[in-house]
Amino acid sequence: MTTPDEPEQPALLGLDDVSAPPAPRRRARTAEPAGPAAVDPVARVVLDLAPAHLDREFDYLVPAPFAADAMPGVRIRARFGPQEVGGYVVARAATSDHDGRLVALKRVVSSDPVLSAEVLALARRVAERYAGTLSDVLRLAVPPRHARVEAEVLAALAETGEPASPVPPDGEGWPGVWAPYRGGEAFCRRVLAGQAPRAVWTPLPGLERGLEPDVAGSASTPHWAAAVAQAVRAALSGGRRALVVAPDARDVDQVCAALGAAGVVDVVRLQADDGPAPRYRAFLRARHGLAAVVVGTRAAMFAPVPDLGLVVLWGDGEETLAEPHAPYPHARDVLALRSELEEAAFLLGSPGRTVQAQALLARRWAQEVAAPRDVVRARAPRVRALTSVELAREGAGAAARLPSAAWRSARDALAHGPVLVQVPRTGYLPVVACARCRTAARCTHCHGPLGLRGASSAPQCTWCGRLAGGWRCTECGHDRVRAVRVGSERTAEELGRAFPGVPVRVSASSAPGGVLDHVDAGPALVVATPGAEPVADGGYAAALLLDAAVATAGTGLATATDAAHRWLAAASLVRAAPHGQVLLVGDAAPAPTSALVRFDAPGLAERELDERRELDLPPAVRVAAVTGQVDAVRAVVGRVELATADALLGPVDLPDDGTRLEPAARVVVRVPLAQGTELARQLRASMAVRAARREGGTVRVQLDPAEML
DNA sequence: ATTTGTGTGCGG
DNA sequence: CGCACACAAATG
Repeated sequence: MTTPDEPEQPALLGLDDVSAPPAPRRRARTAEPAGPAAVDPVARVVLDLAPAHLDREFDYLVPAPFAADAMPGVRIRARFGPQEVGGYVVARAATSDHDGRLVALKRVVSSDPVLSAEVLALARRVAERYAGTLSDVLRLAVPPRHARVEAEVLAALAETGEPASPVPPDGEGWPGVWAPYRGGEAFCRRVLAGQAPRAVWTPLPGLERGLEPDVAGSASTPHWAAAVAQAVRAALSGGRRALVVAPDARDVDQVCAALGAAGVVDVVRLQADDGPAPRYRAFLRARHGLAAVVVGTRAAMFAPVPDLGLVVLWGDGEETLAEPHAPYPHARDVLALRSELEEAAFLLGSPGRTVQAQALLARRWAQEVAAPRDVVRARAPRVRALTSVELAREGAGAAARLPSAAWRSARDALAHGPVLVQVPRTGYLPVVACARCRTAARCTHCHGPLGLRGASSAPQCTWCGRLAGGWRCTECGHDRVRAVRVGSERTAEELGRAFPGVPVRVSASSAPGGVLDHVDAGPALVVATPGAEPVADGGYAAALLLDAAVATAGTGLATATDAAHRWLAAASLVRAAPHGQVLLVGDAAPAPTSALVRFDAPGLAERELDERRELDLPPAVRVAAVTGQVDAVRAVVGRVELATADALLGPVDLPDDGTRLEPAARVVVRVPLAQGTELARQLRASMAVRAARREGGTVRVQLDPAEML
């Protein structure tokens, strides 16, 4: 142990070679020969290193010129063996436990402490939970530095000074919007009082009116967004800040609009999609408390928000809330951990309900906030499921994609307003098959699936993009194709023919006009893919949910709740009964169908969670998937004590997805929930051994992987 | 990419 | 047995 207070310290610390000229008086950020700092000459740092066994703190010496800048949270660069790597100071200390000589920090990148103590603690917990490394999580949590933006924000900060607390908004508060919910007002009151209540909330369908009658478009504020805004107000009025995470930019827009309508102006939008400079600007503004509310997409889950009083997760069940980069954390888990660590209130809301959200209720971690049945019924549209049984009396037309009963409902509704048509897939005819024998049409070059881009275009490979002119079926030699999936653009074309004279709008990421966020109250057919449904002024007169069988055809565990989520999200944009009507067209699985018809996502989630318990499936158990080359996977799993014979599933060979070079296998380890933390710890340790020994191949560890849930 | 530690081979 | 060189491991 070194003791830098003693006189011969520089020599002991190994600085004898760099301690020649006196330290410059000005604050310096680049290394210049100097002695160590007089006070706390040791900087404890975390470095951006990939190998798992290097996932720990290292001590460096703080040269005197860096003494003031090398504070916890700042970015540094340091020599690590041969290379110079980036990292963060996490603490300053008088002494080090390290036996050897300490190397001096190379550089303090910026004196701005971008990594707050709270985010560091959160990142550590997330790394533990997901058997990942701290540096992987920090890469997700702290966006890349943008020097120009940093200068700009710090200059603004120097002028105004760091705000002590957020500005509480003026005007009316939350009671109106939250009054219909059991526990809704109580939740807001506790948020206001500085407590940390936790709620899983099922929003009422529909739009909020009369918030600010003079503001254009206020009749198209979704109720859920208005409710989120009021919960945020409660936090601000209580002197704390709030963080809202939503699945996509449109939802972020809607939250921001609702916040504006509620008089909350001090808002920062944080979206990785906005690009490096705006993202870093938003990040720094959040970090310095320059906004009362941070609203963003997935990347915002780690946003540093001082005095955090409320975290909101909107749209649980949307796949974009699962981080696709290692260690693959889900926003739901991250925000739940965050609310515990920072003693902030937690509000999860979604038109559907995931079994994971249901599990939060089941273990009494969160309280349910929902409206009584009669209130739901009064606000919900009338929902009918048009299955082939119900349509049997129509005879031959029953199997049609748009049965005449649906056509009649749409025609009647068009007299009163816009009609939403939800189709499960984007594009024109994403996948085609032989018209005679139904064999999937595949590319002759790479065997990728063929699709159609337009009415007159030749089939094209969706992988390599080659055109398959003169295609012939490999099985039967037939030369015609048929659609096996029908996309939004084809639907729009069909509808245009079915309803002459009615404008058809298409909202989908693949559509020429992209995703629309808003349509007016006039009659129109609005064809949209799930998640891309525009809000209609005053609500839709009707919604047709097409190809229902496709939506529930998947084999994934979440197929039923996902389908219910998509349908309920669309149905929530429709006027209340008797003016609004929703038709589910196609033979879908009964459970999600009934969840839609009864407007009861919680009931479906409850039953699904029961089933998962019976079958020992997540979230009733904790699973880890270890993927990679068979030998490497075996080695990693072999060092995990909890991976006993009956906890192990696999290895299973993974089908070649066309992107991997090596054939891969997957092992799943399944343990009781109570052992989840220990499983993650052992996997992490095994991966560290793997890294230290330089075992070959690549191995990926995922806890509760998205595709299994 | 350097440094430090360990192993091996060869000469004494 | 001791030294020099080679290779591997750690890397503050």
